[in-house]
Amino acid sequence: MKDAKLTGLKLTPQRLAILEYLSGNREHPSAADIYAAVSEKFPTMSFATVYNTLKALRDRDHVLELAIDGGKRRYDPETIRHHHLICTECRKIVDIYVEFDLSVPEAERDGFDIAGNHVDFYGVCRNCRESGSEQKAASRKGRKT
Amino acid sequence: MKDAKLTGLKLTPQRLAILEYLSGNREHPSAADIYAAVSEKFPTMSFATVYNTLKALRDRDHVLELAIDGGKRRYDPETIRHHHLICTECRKIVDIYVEFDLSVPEAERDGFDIAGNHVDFYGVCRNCRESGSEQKAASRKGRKT
DNA sequence: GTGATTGCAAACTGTTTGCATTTTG
DNA sequence: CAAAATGCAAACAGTTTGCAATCAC
Repeated sequence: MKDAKLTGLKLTPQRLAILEYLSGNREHPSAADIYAAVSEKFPTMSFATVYNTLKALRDRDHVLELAIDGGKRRYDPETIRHHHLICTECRKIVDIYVEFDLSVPEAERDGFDIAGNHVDFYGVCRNCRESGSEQKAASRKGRKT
Repeated sequence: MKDAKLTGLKLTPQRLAILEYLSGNREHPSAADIYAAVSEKFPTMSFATVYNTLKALRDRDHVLELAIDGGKRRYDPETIRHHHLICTECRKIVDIYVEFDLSVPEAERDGFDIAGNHVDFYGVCRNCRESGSEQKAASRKGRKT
């Protein structure tokens, strides 16, 4: 995260704690993850503050809001271009920095003004592959996203 | 959808109505959309039945569960490989059938056993571009996913 | 000082579950 | 007839909102 874009953000201790937690964090945490971590330093922290801060950061392009995990949103402080490897067992998300040529022929654009793209790769991470993941695999059968 | 994979599914009138609604549907409806549409024919339809049916269809690879729209899941009866164009204003999702070469170098796989991938293209659809989308654009600022 | 932010609780949206009843194969 | 599905309500999970008190700039 570059501090350059933090204009207009009032840097309260709570926000600084959230920023510190996110800085360099490659776990793509959910709002609940962030709340849990930051609550240790701020026992009075509320979800409202977490969501409020995440929205402010998102609006300043300081975090990306990922819609990858079904029910909940996850947040990514890495804003330079990258793609994701997603484990279909444990939902772990790993960043990859491979570049692809993803041009869409005019004829296929359906009138869209395309601004960007993102690739999700689905698979099973080493951890889930090596440890017993059979049960989980059964319960998640068919869930690809 | 190919009927071939519908093995073991008890075809109740409710399920047939859901299947009929989904067949050829390119709107990527949410469970609520499906419920609303099918309720017209089945006033007693319940959400439990919609979710139950969607899970059964998903487990048989008859629909894809899309985690594209933040809070809610959307369903895609098109199971042959394709990618999506997503309008960041109205969340409309359009299918595209372009094929890409998306191989990930071994060194970047982080131990993952990669099974598939999917590309999301973000942009603004013609409708949102031509009609006043300024207000919506402001309220959604920064939301890319 | 003033407008933005916090924290709390309540409200909401979307999804899941338990269970008695009904239905399909 | 047995196993599975339905419908309803209640329970859940995640997110948002209203508002008085507080705080950063």
